[in-house]
Amino acid sequence: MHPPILEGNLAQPVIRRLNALRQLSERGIALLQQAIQEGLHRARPGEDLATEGDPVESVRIILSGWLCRYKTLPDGRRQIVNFILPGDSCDACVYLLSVMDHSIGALTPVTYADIKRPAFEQLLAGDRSLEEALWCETMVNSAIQREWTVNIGRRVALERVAHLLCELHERLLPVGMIDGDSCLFPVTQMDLADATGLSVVHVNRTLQELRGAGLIVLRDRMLTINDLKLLKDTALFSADYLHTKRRG
Amino acid sequence: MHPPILEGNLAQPVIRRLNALRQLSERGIALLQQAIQEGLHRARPGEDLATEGDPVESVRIILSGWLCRYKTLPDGRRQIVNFILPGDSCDACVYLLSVMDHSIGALTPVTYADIKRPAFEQLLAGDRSLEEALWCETMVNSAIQREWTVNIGRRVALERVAHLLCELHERLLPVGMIDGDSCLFPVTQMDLADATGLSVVHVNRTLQELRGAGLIVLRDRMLTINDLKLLKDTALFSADYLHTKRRG
DNA sequence: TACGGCTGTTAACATACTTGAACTCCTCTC
DNA sequence: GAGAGGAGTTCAAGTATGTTAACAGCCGTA
Repeated sequence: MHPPILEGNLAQPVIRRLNALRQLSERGIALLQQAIQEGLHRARPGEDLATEGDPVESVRIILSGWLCRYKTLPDGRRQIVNFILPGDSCDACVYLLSVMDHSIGALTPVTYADIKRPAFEQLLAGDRSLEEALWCETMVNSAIQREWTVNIGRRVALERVAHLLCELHERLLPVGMIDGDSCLFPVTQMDLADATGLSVVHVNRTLQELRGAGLIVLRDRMLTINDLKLLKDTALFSADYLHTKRRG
Repeated sequence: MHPPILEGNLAQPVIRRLNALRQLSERGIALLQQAIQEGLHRARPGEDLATEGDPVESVRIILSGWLCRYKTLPDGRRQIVNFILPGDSCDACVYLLSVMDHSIGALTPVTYADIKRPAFEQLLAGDRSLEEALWCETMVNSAIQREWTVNIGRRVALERVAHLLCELHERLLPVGMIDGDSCLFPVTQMDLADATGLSVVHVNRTLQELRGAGLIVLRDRMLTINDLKLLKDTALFSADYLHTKRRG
């Protein structure tokens, strides 16, 4: 079935992600790595890791790949409410709510650690810095969600798409997934539409406009940001809401 | 200045709110009441309890009055990202993020308890049920924020406004602020516009439509829902995301 | 009692965005 | 190697929503 999972530095993105929020202790890192080794899983593109209505029994930590949280209306309209990137957790504590109120779908092949509730609680109890970092991540997710509300509610299409690109860029940075000014970008225009509350056609137009202005190149699942400063300006983007300790 | 604050059943809405998420223990309720007594404050309509960029040092629990969280863009566009109702807390744990990424403004006169970080941590440590209930509330807030993203991103104006009314109704219910099928509704059409991502004029048109269909009466800060079932249908509303234990 | 400011209402007009459809280019599969 | 399906692109036409403006009612205040 699946090829064996290489164990090398699988936990690297998670550690980098959490370290950007709270300095992890040696002990915390060790505990985290151990918990991850014990619950490795994979998912394929298009597969749902969780579906609205499912009971919640475990926490998932994403080691590689992209996912999205989404909800659908009865008539099929879909809204992506967030992207989940390598190093992110699927709600450190969502199990406090016994049932999923949204679905989680894989956009690419995904490697993740599935940690059952008791093991996760032990993990939190085992190291203070780890506990704080994970709560912190949950809080940042709320902040991101608020910013999405602003983005969709009050920005016009061009600003809106630009803002999303800026956010993803900023989130990929600390986990080391930006190479120069480029990164893998496995998001279809339809996904972009569902994430920005626009139609596919209009997302296409908007991307053309960003390309035409020389701000970005987006081709073959590869995004290059030619002028980050200008892109942030057109997006009215400020990274404050990501609460990430600045590098350097 | 302010009239003295009557201490009678001030904590009542908070207790009811938290009880709807997790059954509070006797001890938890006692601790909560004590903490609230010790930090009573008031705010006036239009006043900001917190401003984007402020350091976060305490948790606030709302005893009476309505508030909203909002963010503004550099050019003045404003988006309300959530309403805060009696019994709600202002982010039990937002202090994990040292700086506010949004503002909190009072829509009406407000009574609240301001609990400093050390006192709050003691409170959480003092009772397990209380701790869980407060975390739970934080998680529900995230869920609400996700639903707002869907609402603004994928529902048309009529559905969108109807959905907001349904949510507020549903949230006011467990704290005992619905009288028959009516409630106080101290939200201007401009606030509604900023909450739904619409213009004031279009909110007005939409309200007329809801009135015309006989679904609601909204006059003099008083909202009456004539046909809740139909309102929910037109809003495509399902209360699942509020994760509230159902009465009866 | 007059005034200014806030809120709600309505109208006319402008436009950003949606819808539906057609076409291309891929890639996958049989 | 033909066919099907997913993704991107473009066009034309339609509409939901925004903008600007004017006015009315209400309230507090000078």
